Amino acid sequence: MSQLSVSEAVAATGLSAHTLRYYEKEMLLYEVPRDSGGRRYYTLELISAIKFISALRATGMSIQGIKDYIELYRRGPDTAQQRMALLQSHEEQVKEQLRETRASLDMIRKKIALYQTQLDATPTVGECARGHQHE
Amino acid sequence: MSQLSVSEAVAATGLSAHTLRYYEKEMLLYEVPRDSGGRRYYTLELISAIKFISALRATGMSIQGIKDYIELYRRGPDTAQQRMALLQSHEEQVKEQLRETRASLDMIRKKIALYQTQLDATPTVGECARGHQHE
DNA sequence: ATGCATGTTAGAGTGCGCTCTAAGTCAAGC
DNA sequence: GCTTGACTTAGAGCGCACTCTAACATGCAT
Repeated sequence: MSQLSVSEAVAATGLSAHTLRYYEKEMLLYEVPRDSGGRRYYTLELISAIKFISALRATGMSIQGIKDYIELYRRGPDTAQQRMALLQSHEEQVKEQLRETRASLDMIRKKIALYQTQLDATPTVGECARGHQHE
Repeated sequence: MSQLSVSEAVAATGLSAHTLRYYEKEMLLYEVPRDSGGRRYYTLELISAIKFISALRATGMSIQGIKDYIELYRRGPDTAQQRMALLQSHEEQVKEQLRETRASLDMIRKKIALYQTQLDATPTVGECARGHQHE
């Protein structure tokens, strides 16, 4: 139970087996252990690493960015400072991206509100047959 | 001033001239007028349409999704209801995506906090003698 | 008239992040 | 032994949204 097969890892992480292999090939995961038959299995440490990587992806960090972070990891504990700085910098970018998304969402909501007042003004189909054309 | 050249439209919208042409080819923009020499110019209506399209893109709507919306527009005022429904559905998706991003960001923040306590607990050699400098 | 910036076109190319294919291996159950 | 299903590999393919190329046209300033 502390070692998951591929299909269990798929269930646990929400990623596909293809994607897990792809991440491994891209050096996002290293030292993924194998059983006697050469099949991968995933330790709980690996599973949490994968979940963290998914969080980085979900917030828009590129594969290359994650690769850089993992590479620092691989280099040992001396790089903790740099890893933290990398995450903090990413956090700022995500916050900025959230601001942008909210601003764009506001614009969309205004459009929706416009439709609502418009549709209120034209309650029945037959009535105002003429003329709303506009942007 | 109510008709912008390509380069002015680029400045006004933040998109590249390439992207403006691409959007036009993809039917996101229609009836872009031309001057006597065959050069495009952009009316203010067009500019606001482009800005709205950018807001949809910035919130993750696909080109195809925007195309569907624009196609409803092109079909006339009877489609207002459907257009609003489309935008509302998109709004829900964006809200969900914002939730996901915030959840992932929380995870990243926890990792950052972990680094902070770790680095506090193992100060580097040089830091021991003198005081900590933090920001 | 010449040079240069700014525009035009069709179509090819790019980068990203997967996603799939094909052929093969292995272990378990019938 | 045979089948099934979960796995393995290298490498090809895909969808998206641009992004760029090359060759050409136009309009303005010197």
